[in-house]
Amino acid sequence: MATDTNTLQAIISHAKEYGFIFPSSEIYDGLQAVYDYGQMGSELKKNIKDAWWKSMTQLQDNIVGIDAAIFMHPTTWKASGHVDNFNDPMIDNKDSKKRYRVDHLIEGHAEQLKADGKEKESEDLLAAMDALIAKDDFAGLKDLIDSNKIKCAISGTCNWTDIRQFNLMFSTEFGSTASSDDADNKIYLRPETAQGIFVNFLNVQKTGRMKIPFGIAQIGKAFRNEIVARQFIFRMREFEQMEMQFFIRPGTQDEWYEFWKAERLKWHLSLGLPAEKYRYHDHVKLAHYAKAACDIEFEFPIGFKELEGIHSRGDFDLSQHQEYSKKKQQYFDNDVDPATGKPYGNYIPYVIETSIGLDRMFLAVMSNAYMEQDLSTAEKQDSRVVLKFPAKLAPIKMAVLPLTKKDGLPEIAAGIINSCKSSFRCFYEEKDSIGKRYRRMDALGTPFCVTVDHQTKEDNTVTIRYRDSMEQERIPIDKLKEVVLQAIE
RNA sequence: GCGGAAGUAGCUCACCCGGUAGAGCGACAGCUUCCCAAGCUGUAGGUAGCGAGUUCGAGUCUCGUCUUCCGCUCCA
Repeated sequence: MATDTNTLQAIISHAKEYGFIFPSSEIYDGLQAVYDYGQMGSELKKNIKDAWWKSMTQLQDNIVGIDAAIFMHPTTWKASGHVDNFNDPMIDNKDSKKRYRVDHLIEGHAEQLKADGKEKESEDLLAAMDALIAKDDFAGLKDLIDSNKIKCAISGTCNWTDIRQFNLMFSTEFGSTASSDDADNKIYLRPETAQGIFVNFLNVQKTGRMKIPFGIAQIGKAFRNEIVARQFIFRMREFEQMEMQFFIRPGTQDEWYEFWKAERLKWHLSLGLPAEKYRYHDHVKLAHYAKAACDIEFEFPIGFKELEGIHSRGDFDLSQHQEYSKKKQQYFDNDVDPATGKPYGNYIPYVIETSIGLDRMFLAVMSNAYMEQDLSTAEKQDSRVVLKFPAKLAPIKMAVLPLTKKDGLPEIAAGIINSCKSSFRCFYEEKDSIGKRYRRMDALGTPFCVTVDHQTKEDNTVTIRYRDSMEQERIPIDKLKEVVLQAIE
């Protein structure tokens, strides 16, 4: 029996062997926690994206999409809280190997001083710390720790490393010439796509004449330095999010929060993923922007892990942007409030966010689809690896296989492909025995294999073989497109 | 970041006490094949992660370095 870890290992190997996912820059020994999607993976990923986009925009009456730039004005990240909340200086004790956030370490010591009745010293210490943190003076902070003889609670020693900063966000140079002041040119790669939606809230609302409640959806890359970058594409430095911010009237947040919680789970189940692999996980400890938050967790080979988050963000983001930009982020609501008989008037909308990691969704689909099957009979040992993707998501929808590569069979197969390839992705293969070709298609997750044989020449019928059951039936060539299209609808 | 393990062909691995690299699968080109992998022939593919040391000689021993995996730690 394979352990969970082995299963993830098997999926990683399979993903590489069949062109789904390659480690980034592999010929240079790779780049930690960065991966490339290959010829099969990019198709699967695109199909997941399309399914999400369609369900969140086209099938909704009041949600539109945008595609905001990855680069954003630096003040965006001050407003969002990313600059202050996720740039914590850290320090390690060399003896206990324990890592601390510097502010936590000093605050702990200050509390101790206070408990010992040395209130003045405690306050001085905190004031000194705040001043140094504000200046990013790490050497000064280190001196502060040393001069106060702050000890590690575990080792009891003062044997500290230098202070290092944990940078959540990647920064880069903006503009083609160096400035005399580097800070002027520093710009971040967005750590989440949500802010691209918030800063465009009024643009979309006004130009699209959107009425609350309405949503803005976006798919795009985001970048984060991870402290522990492992677990394959579950945690990557460059990743892709599919987010939707739903703008609502204050006071209605609870019902909309529940609505989107339910609605998003429905989407997952509509793709044919099993309900027992899903569960909700409500957050007890909330992030700085959240009023309520839950995760939709999926049972990956590494256990139940966050796949999607539903957050009730209140008016935090728009209020912050209003404050930092000095531009009103308000909506005028003409609807009549039954309680007062007057319009609701001007307000900053509340927001419910749904945010799913595209790469995590990819891994969820992949790990759910991956199966090693034992097909042995009394006479013969046999097995296959099959990816049971929902047909809608499969990279290749239909393979067309001439039983032999002569007698005009390849020509008939080519004709079938030509008539179908504008509707869905087809694949042609004439090499090797038919059984081998079926198994290769199983390994890629192709739901339908069509085989052209000699009978085809007589009556224009082919066999269609179903991936999951491995059963086949004979149908007319001109029914093929319909069968496949129906399955991927 | 710490501890442990491992890096040889696309993949899985072999090479016993150091003597200038091999198998299976896979790939490719043919042959065969009328429906579920492992039939036949042939071909390609490796300066053994990288660097240094010991040695007449290093995939094999030593050190360093990089990468990966496992555990711990950290984490929005």
